[in-house]
Amino acid sequence: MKQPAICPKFEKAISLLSQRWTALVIYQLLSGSQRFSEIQSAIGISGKVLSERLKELEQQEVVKREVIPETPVVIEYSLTEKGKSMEPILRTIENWSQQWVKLESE
Amino acid sequence: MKQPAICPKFEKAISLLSQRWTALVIYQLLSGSQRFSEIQSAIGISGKVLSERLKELEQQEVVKREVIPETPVVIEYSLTEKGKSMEPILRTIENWSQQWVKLESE
DNA sequence: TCTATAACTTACTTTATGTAACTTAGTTTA
DNA sequence: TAAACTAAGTTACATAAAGTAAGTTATAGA
Repeated sequence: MKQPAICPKFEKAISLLSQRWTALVIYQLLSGSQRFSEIQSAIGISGKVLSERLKELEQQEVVKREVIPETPVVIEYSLTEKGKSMEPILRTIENWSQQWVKLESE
Repeated sequence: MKQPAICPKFEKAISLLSQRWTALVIYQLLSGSQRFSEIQSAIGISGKVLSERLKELEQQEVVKREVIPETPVVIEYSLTEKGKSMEPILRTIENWSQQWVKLESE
């Protein structure tokens, strides 16, 4: 009765994407590089968790961080190639949601 | 500086999929209807959380529950049409993971 | 010197998840 | 007939993750 184990690469992808906020952060960055505070207000995430997520995403090489020496200093976050390659995932979810998700208000 | 709000249907889809275990449960059911204990051992989720997730997924009409009066009674879970329509999402993640995810062991 | 700003960080509270033992109902087994 | 077994949960308790709001750091302008 042993079942084939779930592919570890798939599992790793799922565990990344199914952390709260991660998918929304990536989705948000699909529209171009943005600053910490922009991402924060766009998706309504707390500074604490956004900071954690961005570090993890940097470490996974999904997001890159760039310091811009303005005044006060500004930090720009953008997607790497790996990050951009996730666009089809987000678009597939987007399409599905338009077809299948019902809101309370409907 | 107001940004366009994120589409509420998309947000709802994301909040469903980014709950821990939800995507894996759906993925598991893509290979056919299964019993509580099969899902549990296949993906390594605790009975408590699996029970919570299955209730939510039933409520969202993604999963359906069927009582089979064997002995002892068996409960079969399977995907509804809405659930099956999520297959492209999982396959897109699966494909991406094969191309981009690196494991520790590599 | 005082105030302002962006990007965090910290301390503390609330919520979610994990673990393991327990429940229920019908069924064998001793 | 009573003890034991099974599937599918549920409960109580412990740990981890997320939310909130105040605080920190560095630079600069009033």
